[in-house]
Parts: sequence; structure tokens; C-alpha cells
Amino acid sequence: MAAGSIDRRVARTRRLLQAALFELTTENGYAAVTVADICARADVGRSTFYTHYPDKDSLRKTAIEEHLDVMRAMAGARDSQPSAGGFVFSGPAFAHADATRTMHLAMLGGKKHEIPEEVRGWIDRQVRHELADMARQGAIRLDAATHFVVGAFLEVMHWWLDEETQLSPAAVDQLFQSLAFEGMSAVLAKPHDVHGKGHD
Amino acid sequence: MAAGSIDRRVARTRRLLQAALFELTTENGYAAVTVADICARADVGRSTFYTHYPDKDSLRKTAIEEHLDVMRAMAGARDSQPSAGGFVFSGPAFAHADATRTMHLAMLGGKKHEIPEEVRGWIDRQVRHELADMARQGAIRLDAATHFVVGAFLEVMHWWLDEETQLSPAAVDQLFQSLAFEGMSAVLAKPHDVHGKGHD
DNA sequence: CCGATACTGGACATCATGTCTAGTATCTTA
DNA sequence: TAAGATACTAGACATGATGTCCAGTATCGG
Repeated sequence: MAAGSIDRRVARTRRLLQAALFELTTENGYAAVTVADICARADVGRSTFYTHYPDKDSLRKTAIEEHLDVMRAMAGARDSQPSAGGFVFSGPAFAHADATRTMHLAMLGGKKHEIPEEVRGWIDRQVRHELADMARQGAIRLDAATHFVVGAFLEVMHWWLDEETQLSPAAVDQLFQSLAFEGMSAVLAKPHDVHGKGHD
Repeated sequence: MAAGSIDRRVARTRRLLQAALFELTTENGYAAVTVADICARADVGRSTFYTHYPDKDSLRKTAIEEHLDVMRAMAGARDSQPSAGGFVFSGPAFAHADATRTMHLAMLGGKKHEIPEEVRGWIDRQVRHELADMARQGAIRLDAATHFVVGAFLEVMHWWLDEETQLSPAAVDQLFQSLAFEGMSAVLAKPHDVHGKGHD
């Protein structure tokens, strides 16, 4: 009767349920996934599901929270470093997302764009924090800039994970940061391509 | 039996259903709204609903499509004008959104961020079209820039509609375009606030 | 005024949710 | 390895939302 969930069965069940949710979310979008679907995919009894989580949202929330812990740790480690004129959070985020592509795509809602509140909230705090450090300004201006960057970041991340862009994490980050700091003008001016690839 | 829906009863019912959907979406988010809720709010029989629309999504889609027609018309009218180094679509969009605040907020999913595919698609095409006109470049670079701007725009729009920012449509648009074209650096550098251009 | 059309409430089948129970499998640890 | 604790399981159940259908009633347009 130890404290945590050391029991193999518990760990196994939760792992299977999480994986199933990620797969199904990526395939059909979060809204379309039912608890029965998840259990079928995970090969777990439906009643078992409810002994672990009260509902579908809770499963997702827990899964996301666990992974945000990883991100938090990474961000925390770099927090003391001076920001050399760019965002600190985005690089690690792109890199980590690349490593766990499926899960991150699921976290953004799969093909559909169903970004959970926790994710948006976390990005929002990162951006706001970093922007506030860069320059002191009016609340409205900071708000606008924050929302601007959050929206742009999530959309670029989603696009990059969903499409087969062949871009390395570092390359997207560079592109993202250029767009964010220099704006359209600078990026559009440059004539050279990053990497050739047709579109759909 | 003329072509359109000249019958008063039909027009009335659809109008009521649309309005009810907008209200409820703004209040509780789109996902939480049920068909029964809509009918109750609109004071319309539930069976009547299904004689007009096959489901909830269809009602939203129709409503959105109708309003996108308005936007399309506005955009089309300005399409021939030369773009003086900025986006053409955003100004009218902010202005029109201001005029029909509730409906637009509902179109973005209410408090929650549940942006329907049609809206995202329309913005995407606007942005891509305008960006492509500004400079010729690789597909990836254009893709990235497009998604960047789309995400930023939708998020800023949502924030502006949701919060009581006191910013006039013109002011948000200016702020948005500054961020988009000059980037963070330029906007954050300026010490003065935008405040004072409120509109009520 | 009258025929056509739209609205209505209610019945119905279907499906997903969440709870509960009694029985079975598996873990831990003594 | 045996025993007690704990997790899993299938299935029944109540609830609520969906979408279909129908017969009766109100309202429209000509």
C-alpha cells in the first residue's frame, strides 16, 4: 500500500489509455473520440476507464499536464539565461515537439485545431513573461503583442507538425523568430528558399 | 413556390435559430450548446429545427457562410486597389467585427477558442493571396508566413472582441499590422501607448 | 376564403455517458 | 508460495442528446 501508483497494472492501463487517446485524436480530432473508442483501442474495459479518470477531458488534461512538466523543467533551466534578443521558449518547444511528434500533434487537437486551455495558457505565460522582460510598456500593447505571438506560434507549430515540411526544428524556430521580430517585410524580402517542396 | 425563402415563417425561424446559437455560443462555448438549448432560446419547436438544418454544425456553417459573403464582397471591392505595403483584409475585418461583435465572437467559438474550419480557411486564403502578391518566394516560406499571420490575426481578433480593450477597430488594425510587418522589435521599442483612441 | 406550407408536441430508436455490482485476474509482501 | 489487497472485467442500469417520424394546428400567399 505504497503512496504513488507503483502497481504495474495501473501504470500499464494509464499508459495504454493515453496512447490510445493520442492516436485517435490525431486521426479524427479530439471531439470525435469517444470513451468507448479509447478503451477499444487501448484494449481496456470501459468501466476500468472510469476508475482512473472521471471523463475524457480529464484524461487529456492529465496527459498534457505531465508533458508540460517536462517543458516547464526545460524552460526553468534556461530561465536564468539572458535572452539575446529572441524568444527562449520556442527553440526547446520545437525540438521537444519534434521528438514526440504524435503526442504534440494530439495536444493541438489533431487535424482539427482544438487547442486545449492548458496548452494555450502555458504558451501565453511564456510569451508574456519574455516580452515583459524585453521592454516595459503599456498593458494593452503587451497584451496585443502576447496574443499575436501566441496565435502565431501555435499555428506555425501545428502547421509544421501536420505537414511534411522537411524543416528541422532549428529551421522552423529561426523562421518563426524572424517573422516575430523582424516581421513580414524582412522575411518576404529575402529571395532564397529554405528548402524546395511543392504544395498540395 | 419561388426560388428563395420568401415565406415569413421560414425567415423568422432561421433568424431566431441563428441568433440563439450566437448567444449560447458566446455564453458557454460552441461545444456545450445542444440543439434543445438553441430551440428553447429561440422559442422554436425542436422538430422544426430539423426541418431547416440536419444538425448543429449545419446551422453554424450556414450562418457563417452568409456572413463570409459580406466579407467577401467587401474584400472583392477592395481587391483591385493597390496594397500600400500592408494587409487589405484586416482593416475591414476588424471594422465589420466591431459592428457585429456578438456574432463574430460566436464565430470564433465564444470564450473558448473553437474556430470553425470555414473561418480559418477564409482568413488563410486572404493572407496567402496578399502575401503572394507582395513578394515571390519559396512555398515553405510562404506557408510559414501565412500560418504565422493567420494564427496571430485570429488570436488578436479574439482577444480584442473578448476583452474590453477600448481600442477602436482602426487602432487594433494598426497595432496588428505593425506587429506583422515590423515585428516585435519595432512595436516593443516604442515607449508611447496607443491608448486614447477608444471609441465609446 | 382555401389550398399549400410551415410549425408543433410527442413518440420513438439509437447512441454516448457515467455509475454500480459481482466475479475474475494479477500484483505485492510476508 | 500462499494470502490478502487491489486492479481489471463484463454487463446492467439510468440519464440525456440526437435525429426521425407523424398527426394535428397555425399561418402564409394567392
